[in-house]
Amino acid sequence: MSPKPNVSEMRTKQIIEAAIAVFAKKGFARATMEDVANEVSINKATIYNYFDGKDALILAVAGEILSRELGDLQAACDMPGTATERLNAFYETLTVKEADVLFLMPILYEFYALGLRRDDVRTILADFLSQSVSRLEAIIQAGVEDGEFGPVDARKAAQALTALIDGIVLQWIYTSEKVDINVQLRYSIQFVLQGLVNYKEEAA
Amino acid sequence: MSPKPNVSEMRTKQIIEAAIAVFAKKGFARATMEDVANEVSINKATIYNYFDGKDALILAVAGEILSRELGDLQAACDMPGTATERLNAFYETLTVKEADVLFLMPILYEFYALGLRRDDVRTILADFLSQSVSRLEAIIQAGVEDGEFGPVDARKAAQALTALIDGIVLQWIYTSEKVDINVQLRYSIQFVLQGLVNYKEEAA
Amino acid sequence: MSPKPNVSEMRTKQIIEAAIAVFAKKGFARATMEDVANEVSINKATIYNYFDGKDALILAVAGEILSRELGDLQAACDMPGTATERLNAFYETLTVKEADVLFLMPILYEFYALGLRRDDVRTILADFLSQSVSRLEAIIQAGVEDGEFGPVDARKAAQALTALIDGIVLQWIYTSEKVDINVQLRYSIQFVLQGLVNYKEEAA
Amino acid sequence: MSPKPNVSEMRTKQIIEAAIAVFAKKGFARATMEDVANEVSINKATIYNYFDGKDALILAVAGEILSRELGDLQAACDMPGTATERLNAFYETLTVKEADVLFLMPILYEFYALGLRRDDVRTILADFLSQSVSRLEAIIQAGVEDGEFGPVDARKAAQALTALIDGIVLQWIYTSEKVDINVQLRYSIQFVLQGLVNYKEEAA
DNA sequence: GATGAATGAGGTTTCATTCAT
DNA sequence: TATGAATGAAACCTCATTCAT
Repeated sequence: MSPKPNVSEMRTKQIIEAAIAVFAKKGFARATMEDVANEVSINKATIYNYFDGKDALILAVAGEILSRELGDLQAACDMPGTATERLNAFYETLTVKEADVLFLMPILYEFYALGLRRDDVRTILADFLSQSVSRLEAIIQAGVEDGEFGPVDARKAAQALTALIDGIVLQWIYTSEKVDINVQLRYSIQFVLQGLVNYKEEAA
Repeated sequence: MSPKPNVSEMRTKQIIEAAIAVFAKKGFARATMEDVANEVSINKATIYNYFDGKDALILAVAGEILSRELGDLQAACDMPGTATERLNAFYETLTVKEADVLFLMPILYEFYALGLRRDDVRTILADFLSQSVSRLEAIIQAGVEDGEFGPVDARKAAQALTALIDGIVLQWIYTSEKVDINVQLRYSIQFVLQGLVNYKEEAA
Repeated sequence: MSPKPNVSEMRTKQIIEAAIAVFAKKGFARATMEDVANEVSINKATIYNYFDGKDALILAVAGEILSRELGDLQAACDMPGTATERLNAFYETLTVKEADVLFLMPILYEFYALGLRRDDVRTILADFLSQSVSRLEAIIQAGVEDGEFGPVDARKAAQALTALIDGIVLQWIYTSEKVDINVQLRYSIQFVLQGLVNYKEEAA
Repeated sequence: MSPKPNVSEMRTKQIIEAAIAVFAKKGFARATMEDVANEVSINKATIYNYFDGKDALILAVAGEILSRELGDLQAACDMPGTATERLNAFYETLTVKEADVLFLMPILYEFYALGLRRDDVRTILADFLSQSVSRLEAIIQAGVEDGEFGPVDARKAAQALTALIDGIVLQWIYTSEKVDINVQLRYSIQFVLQGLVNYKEEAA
């Protein structure tokens, strides 16, 4: 792929890490290759030994960030406990890692914008979103099978839950009323969980 | 505001319209002032008679787009009918104007990213989000007062609903499974509406 | 074509002139756009208002130089007098404009090399060479018809004469024995002219 | 010379060979040391064990190519037979090795251009041209002494012949009328040979 | 002798912005 | 108000070259 073979993996990771920091702070367009290089204390040109160019670096950053996010979700999946407990565990990681999440949001939204113009970015994002839903779906499905939830369509419910969380994060970031993210998130999700539990075939 | 006084308003609007088209297609960074000028068939330099520069133009575009979106929501608010009917009416405008929404999403996400770095953009976005919630809150509050919904916290419910819609739009854009946005949207919102109706003080 | 419309022709010519000087001195590769700009005392970026890039500039220079050379040849064609006189007139311009010719040779040879790799350059060169031959052919043909020369194949003879001149210029430039170009040129061409005059169907 | 002593000669030759291929294809400026290295499947840095740098490599390539060309000419000189036969033999090698000649022309013309700017290249080229003429001169002189040719100035005639061949090759490469090089070459040279034979003190 | 890695020094090109007309 | 022309400031990227191993 983008990182060339035969080249130190450590350096590759350093560069990606630096790029994340720089991109988050300045945005893709204003961040320069030199900014990134300075962050690692290497020469600008060295980056080109590891990535084909700025676009490739951006793509690598996208891959890294999204796989991290997925990792958090996967961790929640892998926990023991009831479906409800596992869902709660997941959104709690969000609030616990509040600083990290906030830090990455500018990049994430740029990816969302960029993905609508670059196919390579779009692919990686579509895959990420799809997998996010699948993770939640697995948990919900387990809850349905255990009788913990009503007989909901697990995939649709997972999509709704994913959407809800994404939307809440956006509000959280932009809301001036310094709402406690924890409270709002808990409230909203309970709302849906309650729907899951009480579900009685009413929805389309 | 940004547009200077005493200057043809029509020209100002033309430029904003052109900028929307160009920004949507190329993104803020890659779109050039010349691109915008060409779209209006005027000279690049002329734009500077109407806007202080690219940043000001971007801000003006943000204002325009967001006020349009709010307009749609306001229209739903102003409709006659029950709360449920009005909520349904709103999300149906989304699906009806599908093409427009899709077209503007790249810009919108860039705004979300940009707002985290530019205070003027942030202000306008925060205001937009806050007002979006308020519009929905008004409807929900009416529903609560009419006994159509349970005794929910109307603001929190509105926030949840707003978040849900934003999140679904994201999925819609990126999901490869060519889910019918209509179906998914309807399903998810029913989910919440059902929660509103059956609400019984359980949530935090 | 390359020079954009609506833009001062004088400036375009200035730039080409400057480019000729710079390219001749440094070669295409080592000459920078900034060198050219400095020669005209304008900003580097301004060149891009007149030419699409370095390649386009090189092509424009090729066109300019070759059309000048053709002009010299055409002038000889248009002279009054016998075929022999006109041929003599032509090669005398070479020696008269010795300094100019020497000055342009580095560029010309780079064109010959470049034309083997770039189709646009090749086209312009092939056309130039073909027209050079045609000009001489016209003179020779006139000489044949006037009985001044024997019944030679005018085109082939013109090709031979063109080749001879090109080759002599090369020797002239590189020969260390500071041969008088005038003498050598005269000798060689007389050699061919004599062949033209005495021609008796012997060649293949 | 350029290649450092005490170093595998085979490697040196490999590199020169690779450089010829790469330079011919891309030109001196666009060809990179890495291109050359890749062609030999060695590391870029290794080349610096054999040559002082790119300029030295170019010079070595010049030496190699020119000495090959001279070799062809020398072979014709060394043949048995009359002067005319030997001259014919020489130009026939040109047509026989058509592919090779065509392949090397881009390099050769770049040398001609480069030699006007670099003294080391100029020296090697001047020497080559001078020796080329000398080889032909020897043949012609023999022809004169044998009474095969008229009492021409052998050196001047050799210069004319050399020039003619160089010029024809140029036409050959660039001419769009897909002239058979063989025919044109034969015609032109016969033209001169005929002049040699019939020579009667008429030229300057 | 060979190479993976790094870099310094540009070079081309782009563009927001200015300004005289 | 409109614009043709110009420009300063970068940004991306390339590459010959060096050096420790």
